[in-house]
Amino acid sequence: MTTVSSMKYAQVWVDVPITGPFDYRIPDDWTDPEFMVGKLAVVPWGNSRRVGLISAITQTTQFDPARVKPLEQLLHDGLTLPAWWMKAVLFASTYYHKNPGELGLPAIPKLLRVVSAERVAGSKRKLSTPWENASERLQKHTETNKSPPLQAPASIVLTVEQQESLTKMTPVCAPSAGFGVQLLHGITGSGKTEIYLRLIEQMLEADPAAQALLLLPEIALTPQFLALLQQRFPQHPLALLNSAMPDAARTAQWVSAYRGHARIIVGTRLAVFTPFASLRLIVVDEEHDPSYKQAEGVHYSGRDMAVAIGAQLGCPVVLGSATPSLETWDAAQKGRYALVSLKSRALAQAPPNILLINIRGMKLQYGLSVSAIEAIKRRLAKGEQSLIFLNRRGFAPVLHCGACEWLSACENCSAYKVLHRAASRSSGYRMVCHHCGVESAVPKGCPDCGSVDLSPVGQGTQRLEEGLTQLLPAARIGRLDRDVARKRGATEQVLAAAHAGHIDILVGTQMLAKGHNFTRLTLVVVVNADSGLFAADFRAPERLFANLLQVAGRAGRAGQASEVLVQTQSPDHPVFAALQGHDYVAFANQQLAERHQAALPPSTYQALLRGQAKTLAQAMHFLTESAQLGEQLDDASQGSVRLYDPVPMPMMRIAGVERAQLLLESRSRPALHRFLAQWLPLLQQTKTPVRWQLDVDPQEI
DNA sequence: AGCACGCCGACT
DNA sequence: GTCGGCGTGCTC
Repeated sequence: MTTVSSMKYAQVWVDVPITGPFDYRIPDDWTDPEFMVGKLAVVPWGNSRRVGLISAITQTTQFDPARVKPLEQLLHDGLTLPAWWMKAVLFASTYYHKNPGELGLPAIPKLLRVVSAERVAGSKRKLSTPWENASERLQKHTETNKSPPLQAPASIVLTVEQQESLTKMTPVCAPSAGFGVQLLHGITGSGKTEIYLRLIEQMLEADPAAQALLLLPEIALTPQFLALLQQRFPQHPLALLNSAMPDAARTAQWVSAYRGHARIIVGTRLAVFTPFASLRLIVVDEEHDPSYKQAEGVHYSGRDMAVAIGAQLGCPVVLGSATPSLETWDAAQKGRYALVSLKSRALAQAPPNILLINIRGMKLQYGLSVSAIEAIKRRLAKGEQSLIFLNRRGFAPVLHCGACEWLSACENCSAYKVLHRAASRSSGYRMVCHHCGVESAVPKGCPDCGSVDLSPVGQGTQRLEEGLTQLLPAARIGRLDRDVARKRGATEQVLAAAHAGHIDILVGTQMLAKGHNFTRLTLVVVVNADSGLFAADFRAPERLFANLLQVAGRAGRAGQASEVLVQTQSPDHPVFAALQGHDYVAFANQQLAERHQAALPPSTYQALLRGQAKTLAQAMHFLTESAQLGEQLDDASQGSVRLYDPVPMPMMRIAGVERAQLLLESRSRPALHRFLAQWLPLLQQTKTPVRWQLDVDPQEI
């Protein structure tokens, strides 16, 4: 038994945006300090207490020893975050320039991080903790699952191409293969999922302790994958991890993954930081999806962290997509990632025919061209389904005054309020801002000139739905967008109706583009493909191509000949030629060449400093000063890191907060990170009313 | 990030 | 006379 005299201090990760480490004295009567690393502990914090993670034991402290407080209590007997996990969090911490506590602690279920009043009061009453609960529940679960129902494995026959791909991937995903990244590039309907399942199956059979992680970009996609896995692997316990789960359930699933009970873990990006007992395979589906890069909180890429964790654990990583991100594609071209391609659809049918409709100067009905309407009518006559894709919810995107050109601007944001049909018939219409949520009545007259000549401009999904009802009174029309989805059970209801064939025409936003396969769907109409075509963001064409191909992929999953109609004012844009040819490779290579020429990612590496304040001037001032501080650092003055001029953000004002940004760029990732490591501490010292945060590898500029 | 302390406007 | 606005400072 070690005595304590030589081990005095514990360094603790705390979920705060302050540079640590935070040192605590280890009470004299505590034994075996070296086993404390990786344990959660209650620590005094200001005049309250928090739960932190012990990351190291030291003999000295940099802090004033007189002000160092003692650890209060160790938590959760039997829970120690493993060393590989701590290293992975530390890597993320240096890569994203955030405190390890900010990255690591949110990955631990909340229930395991609360300071319970009873425990702190030192009550001797034996209360069961969430940790004990989850562990107990797991034991029960294990017992009841001892004899799984025997079910014949699905007898899905692989296509020749699938078999070849699997043969190629299997050795790289073998238990002894170690770290390696493979890109599975497969067109929609080519059967990527079946390859994932086979790889997982092989790994779990080869190693009786192995766990496999399947990452998905969105919560909405997790239930269907979970159902599929349950059906295919009734003998393997599964775990589901996403941010929408109730705390107790998430704790139980997390503990199951930690104990090694769950063999397959399905989750969204936060699942990547789970302390798995024995992770041997990571699959990232739809790896290009922007949802992997967190929009709020700490910005990290679930996909990139999956690769980092694979490297850390020596475990194979499979990235799958029909339209890989250019970063991933570049890595595959250069041989850093192995490329495996599925070029044909598993169900022998031809890919849908993609037709462009030039709507420039064309008279439209509810945003639809005559040929689109005719195509819908033909499907209707044959009893087939159509999907009308419009990425704007509400009735009309803006209200316009014909007399003075007033537009329905939001008072809090640099955006227009959208005209919405209200939920209840009686209340008619409302004006809603999609950015700050503010609602108002529809003005009776123009607020500027008093004219009553106010009219809705443009199409939203509500108006399109109503228009189609007028045009095609016999058609059964369903709508799916965020407004519909808000009502409990409504999404499921619409989808079930569509699957059952009770809907002829489905109108919807991006929500409909992912995951759903409607067997009788033979027509997809993209109402307006142009939004984003000429956006300032250099990634706009990449996203447009991925979105359009994904939407197009909804058609023709049943074998019938099917069609995709894309309405655009710029049919000559190169993105459409590639789209028509279903030619991702040509598109990606052309985009990569452009990016390379323009010195944009993946040829260069970027970071973005965002500032928000009450006024744009404040935000700009902060960024200008920050840039000046940066210019004095070696990497900037020697030209290896470039600082652009601060600019207002594309959405300059949201909810009354004004925002600006400063872009940094370098050809060398190490130089960029060296610069950031010197620069950010300087920014922390500046006293400023501006809220700021750094985004490494920004996806939206 | 929270949370407390600390000085200046509209209310029971 | 108070409740409360958010500016400033601090957390090992």
